[in-house]
Amino acid sequence: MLDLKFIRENPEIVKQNIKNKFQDAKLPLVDEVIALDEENRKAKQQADALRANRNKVSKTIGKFMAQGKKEEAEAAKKLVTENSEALAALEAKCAELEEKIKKILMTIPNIIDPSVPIGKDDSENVEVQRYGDPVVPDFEIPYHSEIMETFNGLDLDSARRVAGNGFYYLMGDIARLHSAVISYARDFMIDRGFTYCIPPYMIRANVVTGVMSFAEMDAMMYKIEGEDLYLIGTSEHSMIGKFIDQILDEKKLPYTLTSYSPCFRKEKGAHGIEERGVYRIHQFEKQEMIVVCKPEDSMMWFEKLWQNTVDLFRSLDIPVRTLECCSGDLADLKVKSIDVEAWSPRQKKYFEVGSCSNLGDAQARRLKIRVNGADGKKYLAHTLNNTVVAPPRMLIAFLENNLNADGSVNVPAALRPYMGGKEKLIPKQ
RNA sequence: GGAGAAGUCGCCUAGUUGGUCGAGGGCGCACGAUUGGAAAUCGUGUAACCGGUAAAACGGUUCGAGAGUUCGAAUCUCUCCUUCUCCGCCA
Repeated sequence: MLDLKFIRENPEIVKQNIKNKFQDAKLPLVDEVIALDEENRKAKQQADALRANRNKVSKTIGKFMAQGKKEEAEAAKKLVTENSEALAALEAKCAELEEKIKKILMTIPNIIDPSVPIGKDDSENVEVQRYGDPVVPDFEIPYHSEIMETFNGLDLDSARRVAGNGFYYLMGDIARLHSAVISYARDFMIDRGFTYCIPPYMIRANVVTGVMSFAEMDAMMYKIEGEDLYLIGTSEHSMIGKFIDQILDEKKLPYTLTSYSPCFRKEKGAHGIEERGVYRIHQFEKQEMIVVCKPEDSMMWFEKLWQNTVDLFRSLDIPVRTLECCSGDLADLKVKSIDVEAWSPRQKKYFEVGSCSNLGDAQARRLKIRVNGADGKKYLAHTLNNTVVAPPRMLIAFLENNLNADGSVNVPAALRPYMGGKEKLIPKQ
């Protein structure tokens, strides 16, 4: 969501940005919203003048009443009543215009960072750097669900009976591995100075619309029947929502938080729950990191954030690469985004395990997250978020990269304290 | 879930027979005076948002949120949210 004033003053920048994102259908919205704003401001001025008049006359009524001058008071009352219809009409007009303006503002994409590569869709995302050798072993790597099954670690059949497609039971060593990864990731981030946080797993509609676009909301969020509550799709939602309607003290910035939560997603849309196994599912768990900072610091934090994920995966002997999201693939709220992808020796390609985003002031504007500056001026904060680790998808990368020819799985040193000291997991079948 | 009480400008608080209350006092904070410096003291200032302006002036909106009654609402009515107390239920 952009500042209306910014659009008014820089319509060409906004239009070029829309073109850069290959959303040309939205181009007319820019002039449309500027015209609506013009009209709204005029109507508002008229309404304000009428209100000013009403307030003035009302005050004289008070005085007349106090002095016992009933007739004068009655005459003044009539004066006010005459204007009330015109005022009501203007108020209705303003409300309608503002509704339209807001709808358009929610649709116009955020201005992307100049460094974002221009491209139509995810096929034009740009690899930035690889970390670790993408090794292909000389034995065949089974599909991840099959690896899990050799440990009696996955029960999709029961999950389908109980909750349907897109859910899972993790069992035994695999379930323990899942918890270990989350715990390790939590401590990893705490060691890097982040504050650990467990947030609400359900949030209200006004927070939902503050942190994501309508399109995302429809495709992702589960609503609780009969309540104004949605299951979070990621703890980012409740973590950024934590700051709703707050004026933050500049001295306390930045807020660097790492949060754990289960995540619930409808995954409605192109892909659906097509993939076998636990790659794309309705429920998973995630260790997340978020930052709320001064605008001038957000790019510095962006670089630090994705680096954390790379470091974590490297500490678990998983090769990764960073992939920069091109303009067309970037969600409307985002200024810049980088995916961290893990190497899959089975598929011989990288796949997404994390996503780091700089939202600029877009979420802050929607949620009214402001900062009280040293000079007493208030400004909008910048918000960022990034995945630390999100199992069970992450376990796919873990199992494939740490699998031995005999079917056992190495436990990297960093993870052993969380796995009862085990160096290796031995298959049951 | 039931019964009661309450939500005012960063914090505490005054204000509930509707008008001179966008709102008094205290604390805090900022600036100034005093001081060798500090404390103390005294003085001044101190909400947000929108419109407007070169900047002001000025106008509007906001006393938890929303709706209503009224010429006019912090004050009256309704709905919701939050907090506290008691009861019920429950990890």
